[in-house]
Amino acid sequence: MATIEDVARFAGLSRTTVSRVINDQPYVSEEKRSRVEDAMKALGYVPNSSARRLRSQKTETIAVLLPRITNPFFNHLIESMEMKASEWGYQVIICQTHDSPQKERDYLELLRKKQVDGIILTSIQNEWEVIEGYLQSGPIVLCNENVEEAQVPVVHVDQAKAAYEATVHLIEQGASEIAFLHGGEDSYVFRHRERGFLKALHERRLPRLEAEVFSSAVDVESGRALFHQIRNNYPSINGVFAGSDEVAAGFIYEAVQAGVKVPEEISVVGFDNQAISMLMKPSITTVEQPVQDMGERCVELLIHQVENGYSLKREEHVFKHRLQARASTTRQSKLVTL
Amino acid sequence: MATIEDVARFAGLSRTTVSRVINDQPYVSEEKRSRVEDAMKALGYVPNSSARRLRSQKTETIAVLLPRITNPFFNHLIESMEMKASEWGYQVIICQTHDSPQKERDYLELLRKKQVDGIILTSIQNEWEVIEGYLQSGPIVLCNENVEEAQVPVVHVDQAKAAYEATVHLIEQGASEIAFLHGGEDSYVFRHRERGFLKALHERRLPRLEAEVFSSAVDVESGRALFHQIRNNYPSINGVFAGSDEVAAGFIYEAVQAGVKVPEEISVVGFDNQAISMLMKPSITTVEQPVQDMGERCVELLIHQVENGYSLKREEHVFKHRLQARASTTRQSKLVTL
DNA sequence: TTGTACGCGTTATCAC
DNA sequence: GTGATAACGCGTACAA
Repeated sequence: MATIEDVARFAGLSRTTVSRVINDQPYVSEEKRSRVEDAMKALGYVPNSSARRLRSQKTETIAVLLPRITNPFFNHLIESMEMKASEWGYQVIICQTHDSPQKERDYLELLRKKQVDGIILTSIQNEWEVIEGYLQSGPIVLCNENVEEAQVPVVHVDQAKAAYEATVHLIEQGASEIAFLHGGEDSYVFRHRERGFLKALHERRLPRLEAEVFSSAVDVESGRALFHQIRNNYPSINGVFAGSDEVAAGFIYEAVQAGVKVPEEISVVGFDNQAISMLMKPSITTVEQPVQDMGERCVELLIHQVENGYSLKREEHVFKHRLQARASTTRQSKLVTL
Repeated sequence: MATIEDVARFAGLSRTTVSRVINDQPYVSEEKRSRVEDAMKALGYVPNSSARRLRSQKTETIAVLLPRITNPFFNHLIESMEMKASEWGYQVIICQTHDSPQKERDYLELLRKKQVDGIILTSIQNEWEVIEGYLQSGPIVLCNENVEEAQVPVVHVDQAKAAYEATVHLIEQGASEIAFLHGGEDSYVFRHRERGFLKALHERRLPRLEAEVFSSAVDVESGRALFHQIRNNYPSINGVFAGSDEVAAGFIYEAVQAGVKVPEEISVVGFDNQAISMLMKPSITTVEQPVQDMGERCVELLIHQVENGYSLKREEHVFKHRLQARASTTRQSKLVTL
């Protein structure tokens, strides 16, 4: 591969001049400029990214940590992040943790190794203390997960409020005993949603049963399994607040299969307003988040910090969610389909 | 940030010795080794990735080009690729082309800039000639798209055979006029599937109508739109071979909505065996590809070339697909649900 | 307007 | 066993 040195020799000029042309800086005569350009073309010269990185101490690359890319919420997030990053000339490295604290730490190391300029965290597997340590190596933006003590930009919807509204909606549609399905106790999303869920129960004077909270609800399969678990062990449950549309879809699938009527016998709310929630029969009531806007904002915030420096201060960006009522909860079937 | 120089000074040794410890090479006495390790710990030293890259001329990073990450087929592919790459200590840069030839070329430039060691192409927007040029900068593996003249490893299922089988299945289930929905004429996947589709029509002595081929079928929305287009303009069509489960799902959703019976009045086959195909009512007959195996194989092939050198020779890796019959085609409703 | 010379942080080659 | 020293390819004070 041709180096800047080769180009300089070929053009009969110095490396400096070539460098000036590459980064189109002033103080190069038109004549030499085109001589350099010809030389570059002739040799098929392309600046070496590694050398540039070393020299500039910047990588123009960011890493996005997430549990798994197959989850629609996360891949929609990534789609918009990649597009926004690309606008700014940044690359995106995708880091699946599969819920492993170790993998999360491994990927955070990218920041210390200076392999990326910054990191977007969309899920958190380690104590915040641990993550905080990496902040001295570069900026971090929190997306979706809202850690109260985090001194960084935080982008999310009001999960507690969303869960509260979803639960109230279930109650208003006639549910009296409601199950709360979620992915895992150590997630901040869970903590906030649980707060809203319990607030709704409390306000409406519904009893809180320990049995009502079910974890490891992450995908269609777990949704299916949870239907049977609930039906067999807690037959009186007649409402379900699922952590995602996939879980809700799996749950409803098995309900229909078993001849249990949704929403008449059990009503279900999902989360994220993914395609599946509209396509299912019955269609699924769900909470919509402005995923695209959130993804773009995260990237903008991160790149801003990369390019203009960052300080350890909290900065909340709360986006608006919206409850989309559909057939899985609306017992009187007067419903305009979206 | 501490550099290797700092560590050396702190330990009272030379850079060389420190470097030896880092890359655990022999010829370092135990005593100095631990002195170095202590120094590294004390200073919180981490080797700088950019410097390593420049020195070693390797990045341990690969790029995966795809249309959009929100398409389930591609995000499942990426999931397995990322995991396999991670096993080998490689990072994955995600590159969405959104079907733009320009973006594709921009991302291929990563190879010339030496920002990645190799590239996996899962869709192709430029002439092969163009892409071929990048092969002198690093290895490329083709996934899903099978370009006959490509002198690189190629990983795919037999799309022609799959389309043939799907079409024959539609015919055997009673369809006599079949629409073929696809994403775009310039895709190699399309060319192969069309070949299989036409072969089936020909063998079964069905007429081929120009009107039967519909493009721009890429997602749920286009599936919905195509239902109306077909229903209004080609009411005699009673079978549909859709390019993906999302398209099939959108199509079926509108059919059910309009009171058109699936499969009695029109039968539908999807592609990829995504979750949605099982969840829909009726469930969707589809073609399953071993996505995970294919993704892993691609990464292995690419990394092998990165580490052991590559030559411009074709190498086919054909994976087995499988037709999964479900309710959207099976007119006699004797069907074991999966 | 152009060129010289140094340094970014590592690793490999050689001499000791 | 250990340590100078020279690359890797680039950008940029500084000098001219």
